[in-house]
Amino acid sequence: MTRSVEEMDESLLASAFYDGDARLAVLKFYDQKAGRFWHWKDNTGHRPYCYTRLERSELGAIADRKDVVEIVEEEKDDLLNDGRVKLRKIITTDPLAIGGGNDSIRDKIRAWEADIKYYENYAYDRGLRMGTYYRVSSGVVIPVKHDVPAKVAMSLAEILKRNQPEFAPYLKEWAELLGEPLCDFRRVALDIEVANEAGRLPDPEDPKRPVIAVSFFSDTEKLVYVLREGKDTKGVETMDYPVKVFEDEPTLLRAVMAKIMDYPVVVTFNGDDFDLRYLKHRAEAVGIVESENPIQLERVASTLKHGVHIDLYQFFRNRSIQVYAFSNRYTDHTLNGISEALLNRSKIEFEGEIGDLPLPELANYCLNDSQLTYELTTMGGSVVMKLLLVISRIGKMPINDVSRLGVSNWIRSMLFYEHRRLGALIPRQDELGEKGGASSQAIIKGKKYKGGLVIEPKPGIYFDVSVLDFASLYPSLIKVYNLSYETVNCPHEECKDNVVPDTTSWVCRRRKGITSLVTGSLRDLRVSHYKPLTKDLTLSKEDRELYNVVSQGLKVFLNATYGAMGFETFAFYCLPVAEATAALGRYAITKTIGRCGELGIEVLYGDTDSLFLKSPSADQIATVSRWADGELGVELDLDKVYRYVAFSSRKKNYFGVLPDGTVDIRGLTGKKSQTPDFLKKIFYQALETLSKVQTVDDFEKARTNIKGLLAGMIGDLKGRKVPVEELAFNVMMGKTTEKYNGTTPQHVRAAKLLEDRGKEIKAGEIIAYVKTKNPPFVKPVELAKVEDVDAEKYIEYAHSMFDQMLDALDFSFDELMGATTLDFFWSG
DNA sequence: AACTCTGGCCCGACGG
DNA sequence: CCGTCGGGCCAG
Repeated sequence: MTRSVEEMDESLLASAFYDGDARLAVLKFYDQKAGRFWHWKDNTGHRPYCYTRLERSELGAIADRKDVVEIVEEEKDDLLNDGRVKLRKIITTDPLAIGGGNDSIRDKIRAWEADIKYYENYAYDRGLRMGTYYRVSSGVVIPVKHDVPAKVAMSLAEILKRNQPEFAPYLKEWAELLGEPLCDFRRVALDIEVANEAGRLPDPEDPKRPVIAVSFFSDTEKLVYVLREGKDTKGVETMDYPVKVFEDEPTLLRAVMAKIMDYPVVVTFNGDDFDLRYLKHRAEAVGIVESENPIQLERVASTLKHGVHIDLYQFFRNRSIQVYAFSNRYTDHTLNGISEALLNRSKIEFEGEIGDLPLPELANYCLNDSQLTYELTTMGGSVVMKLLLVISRIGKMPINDVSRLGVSNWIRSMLFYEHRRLGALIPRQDELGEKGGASSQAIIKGKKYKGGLVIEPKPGIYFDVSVLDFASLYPSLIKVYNLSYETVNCPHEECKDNVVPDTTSWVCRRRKGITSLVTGSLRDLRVSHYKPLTKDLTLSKEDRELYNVVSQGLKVFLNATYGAMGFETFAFYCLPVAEATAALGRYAITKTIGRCGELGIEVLYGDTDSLFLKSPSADQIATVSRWADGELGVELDLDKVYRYVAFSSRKKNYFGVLPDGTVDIRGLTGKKSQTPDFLKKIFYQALETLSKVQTVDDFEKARTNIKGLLAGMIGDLKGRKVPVEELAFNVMMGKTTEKYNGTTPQHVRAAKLLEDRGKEIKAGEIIAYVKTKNPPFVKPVELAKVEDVDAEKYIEYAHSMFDQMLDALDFSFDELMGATTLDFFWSG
């Protein structure tokens, strides 16, 4: 099978890879059946997994193979060495041949085929031409749809004008891609129930027990399939949704497979590890043949042959999603935990074993789970699906991968795509390693380089405090100071005096770095364009929603780009770049503090990219801001003005009250998720009092109020009036119990007690425990009674918690309670 | 195999 | 009794 090179070029998707003097590209995706190459894959652009290494000596043998269509020489930019290199591109009809065909590559290719089927189904369902959706997902240039009000958001033209010409193509392409409307996905949520084997969880690798219920929930249908197993069917017909009772399991499973096939997207919670895996293996066990089964198992993921499976557990577990997209609104990574936090809804609770539930209750329980799963994807205008799509566009990665992989993989994918577009070589790890390590000493033991600067706060209460903030500081520095793996410590002699302060690294003057261009253009679009658009009330709700999701997506990429540079397994890991970024950050904030001094502005506190200034005039703020823009090249904006701020002597610990009475709390124990609800409640009541303070004189009243509050608290604790649930500390298991060696923290001790009673404790679970008077001094909340509680320990904890707050107000817990009062309580 | 970084606070375990 | 360290959570 021979094809012309022109035809090949159009369908090339893989990329360059080189190893010593044998440099070559491998490519893929000639579809034997269809007799053509897949076009859309060029557009999504990248498939890092296809790389393979071949020595020059092997080329002869390759040329003779029948799957090899042609070997061509091609020139690529070698960014690291600032030159062009020749490499060989092998065009083959069999991608497995060159990759050596190991299992993961085979799996991957199967998965890609599933992707293609999905996109085809999707387009077919909506009556789209094939190309329509490809364009959307691919990053191909599409005109921006919306007129932008110039007053609110900077127009693309304006942004272009303010940037050097190198940024123009990037800005245009991003704007066009990100302005494209977001489509919705037809999808169904699925959940299965399997009877427990005597206290043990069902094992998806060895599915001994039958699947007793499967529920489906979508915008058009909700239904449950249940297995009769000799149970009474009473009540099943009268339920307000269809419940289908099956007499035998194979028929049930076949019906499930058929239903899965009806949808291009299936959503589960933990379907990768459990639901789909169990279904697949159970179907095999009862003799359903492979061709009837749409489920495809991979090493970590479970996928669908015809479509896309999204496992929300994997998605919500992603820390970038948790922190930047959902502002840490959930911490527990269970369906119940996330649903309670985001939907304000819970799983159904029941007593005993799931297998013993009567059919109607079993159906309700099962359907509720898929309903929660479905609603997690529809809440807030389907923000989850939209985020997946936006990240997919920015990262040039299919949504099923986006939902499972971490942010460093998204960035890798995005940067690979940019390299291919430029026709540039992607550097190898060892080449990047030659850039050198860090030259600064980290403050924290065990860290690789020195990070952000935290200013010692001036303890006390200050009225009228302005907070200035560098807008997207690290991405700005990466842009302005041209930071990239190939520009930091570049090979040119004349650049070596362009040193980054506080490091031994220098930066290239000859040309713009690729990560600087990409990150820089994304930053400008977010700060000047998309962020303002989310607040523009003249736009329709849909448009604002689009811009909001785009803005969130950009934020994730921007925030993580710097961090990824210092992450060992990141494809573009380059310590000098991460270090230079942080060093320039310290330089910027230090210089700005110096400038404030010259202008007679008192700096009360600052952390990495923010400065707290004591009653500066509007003029002074404008002066500093203008100076930063001109001198440092970074935007310094007024973020907010506090009515008053209270600092203790602790860094990263303060609270402030805004003019409207809102209280901002940073770092204080009282707001931490592990703090018992009872103490949190008291803490917030105290803050409520403080939020009403308008002037210095008001503090006296606040003090009396808080005193009463704390006396009540101690009384309640001593008098055992607080239910154990409200006294529970909630701490996450970082790993499973047996992996804690050498030390056993309290939450692990509590977790072990639960394990003794046959409960399985997984990493990521939140353990709720109370502190008790007798060994082992902790009890899981389920097992604890009010009498067990060690009230003194709680008072001690409250003591330190409130001192964080009261320190700043210049009174202490002891003082407030009065030594005698406290003595009374101690002995009482 | 793991899935962005460093700085900082607090508690409790552990070892001398 | 005290210093150090592991662990967790948070700020940015």
